[in-house]
Amino acid sequence: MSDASNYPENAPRPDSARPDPPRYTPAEIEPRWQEKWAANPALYRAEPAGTAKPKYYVLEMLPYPSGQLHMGHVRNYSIGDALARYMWMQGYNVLHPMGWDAFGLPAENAALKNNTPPREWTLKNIVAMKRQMQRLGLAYDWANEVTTCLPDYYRWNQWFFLRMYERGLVYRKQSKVNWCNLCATVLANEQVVDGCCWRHEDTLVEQRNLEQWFYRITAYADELLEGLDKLEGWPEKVRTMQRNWIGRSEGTEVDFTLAGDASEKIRVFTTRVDTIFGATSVQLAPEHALVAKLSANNPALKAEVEGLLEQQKQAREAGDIGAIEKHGVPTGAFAVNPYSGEQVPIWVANYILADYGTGAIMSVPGHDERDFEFATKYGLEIRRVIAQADPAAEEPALPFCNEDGVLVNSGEFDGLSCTAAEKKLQEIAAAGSFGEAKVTFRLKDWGVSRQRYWGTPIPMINCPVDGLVPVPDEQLPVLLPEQIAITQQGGSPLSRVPEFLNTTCPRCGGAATRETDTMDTFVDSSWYFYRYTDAKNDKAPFDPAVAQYWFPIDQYIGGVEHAILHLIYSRFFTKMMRDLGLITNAEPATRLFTQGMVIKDGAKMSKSKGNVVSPDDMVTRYGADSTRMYALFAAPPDRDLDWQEDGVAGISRFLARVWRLVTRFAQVARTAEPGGTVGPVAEGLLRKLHQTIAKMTQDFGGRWHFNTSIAAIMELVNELTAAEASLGSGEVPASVVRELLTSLTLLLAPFAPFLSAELWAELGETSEILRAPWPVSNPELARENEIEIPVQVNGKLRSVVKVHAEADRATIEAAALADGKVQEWLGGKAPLKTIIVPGKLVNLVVK
RNA sequence: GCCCGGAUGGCGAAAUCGGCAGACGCAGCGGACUUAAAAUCCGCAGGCCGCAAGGCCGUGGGGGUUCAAGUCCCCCUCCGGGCACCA
Repeated sequence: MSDASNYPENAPRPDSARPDPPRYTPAEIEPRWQEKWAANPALYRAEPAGTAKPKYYVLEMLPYPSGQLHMGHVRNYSIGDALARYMWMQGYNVLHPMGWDAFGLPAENAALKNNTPPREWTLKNIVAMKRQMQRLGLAYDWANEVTTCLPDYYRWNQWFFLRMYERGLVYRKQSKVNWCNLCATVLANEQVVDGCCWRHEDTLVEQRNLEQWFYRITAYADELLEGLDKLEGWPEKVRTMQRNWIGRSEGTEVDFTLAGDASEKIRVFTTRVDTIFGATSVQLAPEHALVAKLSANNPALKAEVEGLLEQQKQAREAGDIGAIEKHGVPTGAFAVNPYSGEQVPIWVANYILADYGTGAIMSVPGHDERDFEFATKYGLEIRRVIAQADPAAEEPALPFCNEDGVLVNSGEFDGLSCTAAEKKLQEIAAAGSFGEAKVTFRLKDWGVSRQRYWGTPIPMINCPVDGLVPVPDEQLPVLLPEQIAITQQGGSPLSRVPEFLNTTCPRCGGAATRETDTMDTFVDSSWYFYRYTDAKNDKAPFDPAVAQYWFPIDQYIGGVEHAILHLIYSRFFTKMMRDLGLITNAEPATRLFTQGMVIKDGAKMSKSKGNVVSPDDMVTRYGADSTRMYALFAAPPDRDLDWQEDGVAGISRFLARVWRLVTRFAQVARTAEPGGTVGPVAEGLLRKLHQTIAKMTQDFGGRWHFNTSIAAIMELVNELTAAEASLGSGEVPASVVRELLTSLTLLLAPFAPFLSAELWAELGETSEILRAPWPVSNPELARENEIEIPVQVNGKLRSVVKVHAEADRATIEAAALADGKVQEWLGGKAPLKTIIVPGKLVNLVVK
């Protein structure tokens, strides 16, 4: 493991004539501790439930094992590791696990390219990345490592699938799906970004019709939405994104009937049923069932509808449906308004979506922006049916979309408020069986089928006699065959593996075939953090009692890019698992932290831009401690971080100063006798120390602005270095030197684990610093005696006076007025107004 | 279009409750040590004027509140992110 020759900047110079003074050599220190820690994995192991310590579950999002950590990972894990180490030092029973999101397409692509089986490629990458993590000194409990591509994990994906199937939370249907040609598979709605594949930003997603498996996430739509209000430990941004994604909308469904055929109903969804007397047309999505009927004997109409559909499809694929130019065609048919009996024309329009609401709307141009635009374009009637509640007010121009008006031109409903009218119209519709109040969601069920090889096989069997038959639990796991030829052919690769495909029906024993699609890999990451609590369990996904102890996660840390994908699926799984009786918590994590991106030269690091900084390279040159600490120092963790290598060098210099300081006086500290006279220098240093402890403790508990925590340690070290002469001379008693140096080392421990472990031993400590108690700030020692108070004249800083920290107003005022510079600026005049903020400032106002 | 962030020295940033703007670090400049360099240490360092003492200006722009505004209020610009015919 030791590779000192790779650290050129710190390597001893063989050509030196004089012996060099000892130096800080991470190249020597870090591998030594790595080996020590690797030999003692129990160090990072959580204690079982039942310990007297309070529990703390800190979790970082697990990586995809690409083979290389990137700086985003380093930042994410440095934050989590600092927190975990701090909580250990605060006496908590900490669970800090790590694992691998190991299924997924890159393994198949690599297999094609290098002729390496996906499993082999993936496991090799895991070994490499785990080594990188250990090199960084990340304190993970590897005893509960989770690797999602191994059967002992994915069998539980299958087990959950079967439990959900039993409860009607899994179903299969033919549906229009998002298809990425490069992935050669289906994508979930959440995986389509701007009309393109989330993995291939330049590849447009196509719409295809396929038979797919779905998870009924919509069964939890309301709970997923309501739960967000209680997730106060989650960033508001993430909660807003999820709210938008769920897209709950309260409204009314109403049946119009086809003029001339009252049995043909056209159900529309509207959030403004109060405006229904202003409906001057009904608009259908091009794929609406009635459109096919109306155009069956009308080739011209059919062709025009085809055109509209094509426009819609293109706009959707371009991800720019908002910019589509509205087009429509009249069908020639009419619909009957159930409230007024009025007949309005039925149109087909390209801006009506078949998969939202009922795929049909009533068009109210007077009170809806879009309908207004459309009606204006095609000369349809625009009618006012809502007026200002205040009769004296001037009537606003149409379209008037406020909901605080009253109904007009609406027959017997005239004069009702919008809200009252909505309620009444809903009641009438329900009583007449032609409509009802209805809640619609934007959230769709989660399509989990993937036509890929490297994923969890879906545990279903298709029997010519019995139809779809679930694989019985005792036959789990349905193993993924390992020796298969990866080709570029489309379709599910498993369908070309006869040993896998052909099986017997569990019900009738006859010949049958297996489902050959695999599961979306987001299934794997939806519940992995439960498995961490009991990763070796081969009877159940985990022991509910153990999960009960650890859950919910106290702090989850990861990138904001997972705000709606992983984080909504995880919440869904948690609710589903709760309903299975496995857990009692309704949400996976109490607190969520989303760290900013790591950028370089103002741009996201990417191979194509050639601005990628390799963590290994940084560690080789500056050491893991410097790399980690820079990741925390360069910016607050929630903001984007611009990686500047000079900054890493700066941290490295700082750590070298700490190393020199502590090693220089370690002997004094080690042999210190208690007591000694604390003079002004020692008092000053102790004050700074205890102020620093207070600040850091506050930072860990609250804002997590580790950049300022580290700056505070630097200030402390600056003061200690400036007082070096006093540390050695005995002016500062050895007992105080000891307190200063041990506390400094402890404060550094969450950020620079290698150096602090080294210095801890250097100071004669034999315990593990990870379990040493976090220092406690003594307010008596931290208090300032004398402070400087700025004095302003007319709001401008003119002088500074020194007063006792607790000086009262009168004392401060007297000191300010006695100051020579202040007197000059007052010019002999008495202040008209005197503002004194004790401990803060004085402002004297003169004319 | 709507909803969130953000804009502070040459650069990354700090100012946590309206109270000394620029802590801490990077880069830079000057000095010490050295034959020389590296490393290290000491010092300077927002802009403008000034030999200096000192003064004036300064937190994206414009207005306002206040004894006092980076911080609060109103309007605007730019950058980043999310959502967007969702009826």
